[in-house]
Amino acid sequence: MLSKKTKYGLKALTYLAKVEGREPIQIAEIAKHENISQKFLESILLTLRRNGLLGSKKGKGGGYYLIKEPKDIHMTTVMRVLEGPIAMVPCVSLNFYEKCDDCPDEEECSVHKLMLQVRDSALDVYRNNTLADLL
Amino acid sequence: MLSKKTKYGLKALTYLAKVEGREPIQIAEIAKHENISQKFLESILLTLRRNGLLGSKKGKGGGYYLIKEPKDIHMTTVMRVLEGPIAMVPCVSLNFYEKCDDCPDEEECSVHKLMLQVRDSALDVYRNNTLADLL
DNA sequence: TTTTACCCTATAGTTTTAGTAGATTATCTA
DNA sequence: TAGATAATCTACTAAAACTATAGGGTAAAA
Repeated sequence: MLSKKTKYGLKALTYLAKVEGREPIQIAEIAKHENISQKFLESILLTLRRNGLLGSKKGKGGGYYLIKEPKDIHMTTVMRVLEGPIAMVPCVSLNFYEKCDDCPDEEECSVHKLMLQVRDSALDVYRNNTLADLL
Repeated sequence: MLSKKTKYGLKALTYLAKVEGREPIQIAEIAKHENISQKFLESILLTLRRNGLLGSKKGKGGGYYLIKEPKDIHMTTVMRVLEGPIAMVPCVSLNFYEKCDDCPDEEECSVHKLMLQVRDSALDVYRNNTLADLL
């Protein structure tokens, strides 16, 4: 299941990408427009900013804005920042690899074998989609 | 994240598929061999049986066994039984469709657009893998 | 009467999805 | 320049849902 955090984060990014210029948009506006709890969205936008996907400006006329062009924001990045590993098991994760504590031999593991394929196919989708492709 | 339920279920199915004949194998044997909590595995095997993937026999010499050939057990079925919907959001699910309560227009939704692709790619993998392919 | 699956319940732990309260910073206005 | 206002930022809390497991008893087959 996709977490609401990721869902809302994606919607917010899309909303910002649709904005004409790159002037700051307030949290409240995004929240209202996308039917998102404002406080929840606040924390989501914060992590997007901390991970270099958004810029922010405080005070009057402040808000959040994209710091890259939509076509340069890849879904691999967005998904990893919001949802975490793309792989469904750590033992097939590229960026978050971890050995299973059960499972003596990865090569022999049927779960490993299957999830490797799933990861690759998901990765393929995320690599071929930028924010611009979702507009 | 893949739940341990699914992971253990897959491992158990694989174990049963590797067995020579189709004689019943006891829960305890599978649990021990695959490093799984026996009680947890018990409930997993039960749902697999209830969903037509396994047969069982009580009493001495009892246990669980496959009721189909591994090549006839598709990963789509296994995943749906154990993990639930293959889609990451209900609004792109084939078997568990549900409308999002936010989101006025599915066609316009960026999340929908992306997750549709992810679902299709995952489905592609699951459709092309049977239990026999994982051995 | 032993051996096994079956069934029900409880529970600790974690994750998710928020809500609350206030601090901080930038801008505008008098 | 002072203060009001508008916004992000930060930290803490909490309800709800889900996950993974344990315990104990029942039913059926040999």
